[in-house]
Amino acid sequence: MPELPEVEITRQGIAPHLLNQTIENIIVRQPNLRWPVPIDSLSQLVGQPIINISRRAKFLLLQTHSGTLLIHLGMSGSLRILPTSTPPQKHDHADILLNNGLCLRYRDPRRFGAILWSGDAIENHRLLAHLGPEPLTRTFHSRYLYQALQNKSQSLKQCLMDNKIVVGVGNIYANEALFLAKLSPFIEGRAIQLEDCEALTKAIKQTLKKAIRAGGTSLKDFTQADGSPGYFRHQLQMYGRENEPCLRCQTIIKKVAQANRATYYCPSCQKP
DNA sequence: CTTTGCACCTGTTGGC
DNA sequence: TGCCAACAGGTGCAAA
Repeated sequence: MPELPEVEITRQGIAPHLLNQTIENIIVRQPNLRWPVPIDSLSQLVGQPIINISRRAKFLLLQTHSGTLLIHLGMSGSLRILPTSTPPQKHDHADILLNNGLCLRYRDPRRFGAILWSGDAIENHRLLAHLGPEPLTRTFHSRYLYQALQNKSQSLKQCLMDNKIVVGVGNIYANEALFLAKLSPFIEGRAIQLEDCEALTKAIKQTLKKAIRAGGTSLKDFTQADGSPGYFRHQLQMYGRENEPCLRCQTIIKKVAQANRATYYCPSCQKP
């Protein structure tokens, strides 16, 4: 579910309610997420103020003086800010209670997400240490991408979804960005030209920024921190539009499976 | 080292 | 109406 825009929207939504608030308690109802929630480690958070709320790739990072809480939303996760008294519902697996009467509530029906703890420098955490650049920074540019794709035999779409090449681009936005850049999802990474990388980096940045501006894409599970949906779903050009006309040339959009993920493309605009 | 395909889990949808 | 297979926004990991 949540790709970079949805995680960033979540970060922006929760940050004002968390910043400089003290954690009063942590309640874990279901510790079996992707990895076991380290309940013992989390107890040291109690009494600690949250001093920063940031994002790396699709991880949300809540920083305290003694370490950092990592939260990943997996496929179906969402976070909400609620009054502490709000009764939990099914799949509400954890609460972080704050001294302002609010709680940060983690919901994740499929439980592919994670809540982890790092007591050391966060950039050294095993899940973060080998990630590629953030797509919305200057370090992600056409020459970088061109170089990163040089000996890749994988398809271009798979390369875009490879965390070591660039983070945050999931299935929806990979489809959208490739269409915007008029590139085939099926060509090998190493077959790409520098000028294609120029178009592609621009397309990725533009797509992600637009999605953030719209509050993310809500298909099923995702909601913003106040419970409202994101509206980028209405701006999707390709994703979910099998057998509908391409918005650029009216050719019928095709859907195929690529590495067990749905790929939507225009056979005319995105020729190999 | 790179690439591939699976596993993890629940809920929804569509065809019969 | 009911049942069952297919599919869904991610990604680490074992195996090839």
